[in-house]
Amino acid sequence: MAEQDKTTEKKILDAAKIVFLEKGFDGARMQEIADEAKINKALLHYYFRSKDKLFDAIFKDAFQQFLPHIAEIMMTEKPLFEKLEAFIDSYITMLSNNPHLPSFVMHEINRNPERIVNIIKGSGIKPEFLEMAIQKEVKAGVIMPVKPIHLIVNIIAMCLFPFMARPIIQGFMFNDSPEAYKKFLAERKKEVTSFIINSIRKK
Amino acid sequence: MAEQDKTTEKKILDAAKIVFLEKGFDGARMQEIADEAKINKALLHYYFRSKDKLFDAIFKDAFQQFLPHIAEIMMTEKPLFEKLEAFIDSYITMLSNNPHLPSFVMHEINRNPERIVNIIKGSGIKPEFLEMAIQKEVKAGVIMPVKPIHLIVNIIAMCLFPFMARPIIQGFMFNDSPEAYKKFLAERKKEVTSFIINSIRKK
DNA sequence: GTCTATATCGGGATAGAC
DNA sequence: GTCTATCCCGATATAGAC
Repeated sequence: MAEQDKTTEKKILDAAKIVFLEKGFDGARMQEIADEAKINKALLHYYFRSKDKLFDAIFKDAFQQFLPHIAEIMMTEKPLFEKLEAFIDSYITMLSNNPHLPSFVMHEINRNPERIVNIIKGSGIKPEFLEMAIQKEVKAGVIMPVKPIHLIVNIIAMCLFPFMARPIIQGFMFNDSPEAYKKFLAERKKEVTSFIINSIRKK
Repeated sequence: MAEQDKTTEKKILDAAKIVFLEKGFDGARMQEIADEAKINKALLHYYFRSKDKLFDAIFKDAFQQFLPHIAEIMMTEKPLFEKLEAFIDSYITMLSNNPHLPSFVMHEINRNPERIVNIIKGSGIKPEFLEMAIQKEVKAGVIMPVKPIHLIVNIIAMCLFPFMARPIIQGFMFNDSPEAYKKFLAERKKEVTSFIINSIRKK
């Protein structure tokens, strides 16, 4: 859809997402969002009554996108290691297209921790489901006995962290070379997958 | 040292650290820092000419603290797996005492990526050193052939992430129970260490 | 629905007394 | 070195014309 064909509301939401994700709520300016959307400030308030309400719309959406769709992949009938590979691949791909998502969400949930409870409650995700799926594999003897919660946190952490830490990784580890960072990201799907499988595979 | 015995400068720095780490630069208010330090706003500007300069002092300090002192531990003569255990233990302990450090640093380096280059340049840390240390262990046959950079990123990621994601982990995974979250953190040193060693140990 | 102009207020920074 | 009072700008939000 061409830029000028979008509805004004859509233009605002797209612009707000760009600015909020880069600057965070406190750093974002309504003027900058208006400029990005190529409209004027007053229109922002016509469509969304306040900065808060506009932010809520963006955050809710971003958080849903950020939440790993790990459950869906776990539901498929593939063997565990293939599920794992599929999840890591799709999650890192999504983050590559939304590189600011991790640091944005992490910052905002720390700024306002209460907010997320309501959002997640509404999403219908249940943590027990995931835990049980992993426990099942342990009992079946496919993987070593691991505490599910730690395994889940480890997987998510290794996927997210490289995006949040880009300035350090690229600027410090790779002498500020964007190409080296891109190469690193490309390798990562395979590296993370095999790192995890190596760790939990039954010996 | 009792609160009232501290020099004014120290009181300001302590207060600023608390407020900046919780709210970030954009969310922090000079008034709140003054209140926290139990002095008035004008005195802040007397000691540090601007919010920017005060922030710089805090950030530089926080970032140094945040940078894993992984190199020092690698220098010791212990076997690799013991070094690994020692590092994870000391890093998670430090973060437990500074739980806001990870999300603060991550947010601020994304808000202003250029800044960190200068800070790291001045710290004298060299990434090659770490890479070589890991390569040596690979050649010596102690561990599986792994790409050093990915291993390093994985280790740091698994240490930091639980602190940044506390609202999600505690609020969602643990039904908002601080006790369950604390227990989870306590388990984590052992879990992360064995997770890594399991993955890279020569089979 | 979209614009220009303006009200209002919060917050960083400074002046000046003590 | 520490305080009170104040300046002034920038940012959210609204009024009102078209």
